[in-house]
Amino acid sequence: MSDEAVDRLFHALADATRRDILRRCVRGGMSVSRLSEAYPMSFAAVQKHVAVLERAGLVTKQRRGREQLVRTDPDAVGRARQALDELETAWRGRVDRMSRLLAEDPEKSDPTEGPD
Amino acid sequence: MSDEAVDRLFHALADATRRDILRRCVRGGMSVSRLSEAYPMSFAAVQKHVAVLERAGLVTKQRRGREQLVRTDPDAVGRARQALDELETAWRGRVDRMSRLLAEDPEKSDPTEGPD
DNA sequence: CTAACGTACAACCAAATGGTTGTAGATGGG
DNA sequence: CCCATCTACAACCATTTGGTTGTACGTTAG
Repeated sequence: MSDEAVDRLFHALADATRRDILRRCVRGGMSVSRLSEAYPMSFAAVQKHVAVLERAGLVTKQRRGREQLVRTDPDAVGRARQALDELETAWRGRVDRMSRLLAEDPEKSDPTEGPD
Repeated sequence: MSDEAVDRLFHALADATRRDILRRCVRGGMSVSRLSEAYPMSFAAVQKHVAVLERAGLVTKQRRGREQLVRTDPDAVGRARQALDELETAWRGRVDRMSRLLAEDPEKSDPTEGPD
């Protein structure tokens, strides 16, 4: 997963309204206007939240007549969990050879020699 | 975990620089100025990123002389994972534990026989 | 003591975020 | 067809975010 994808994923999750939308849309069948009745904000504001979730890959939209049905992607949490796993794996794998990397300047980084 | 705590947690994770700081500080012993040498930005900017991570409970700081050593909280990822679990648990409660299972295996549409 | 280092923090700025209202385009019902 | 509904999107505004620079303060080295 790219850095930007992880950015979008965690950013989308970092808002209580959006997390609530995710919970409400697991069953699908929720139109955006129906959703917007649940929150103390305008239809357009909810539309924007849904757009953020969609760009993050957390929900999908499906047309039914003039309505747009929102559905939480069942694998959404799995992907977020994987992003956390990659974070954790990265640091565990790096731990033993970290000290050299830390001491170096990005400018004059020469992997063949280093403090030890 | 409160909504605000989850907000702070995911917001802190939604930035590539901050995720990199987490990776670099697992071993501890990194001063903020040492850290700031690794990024193309000012010391003050890195200081702010560390503050965001600290408010989210992802790192702790410890004084050593005039330095401030940053260390990633070993339980940090665990807490993020728990936040995801709570999200998912809320789904299950609302869904009556059916739709996700059905989506995976349309064949086993008998809930009395499903796993779990 | 003085100088250099590491940190803290304030002031400032551009861009993004989260909200609003208004307008316009599809779609379905009578 | 006409109208109400649902959606899309633009323009606008206040606040936050992510960066900068500058200044002040504590600590260590000489």
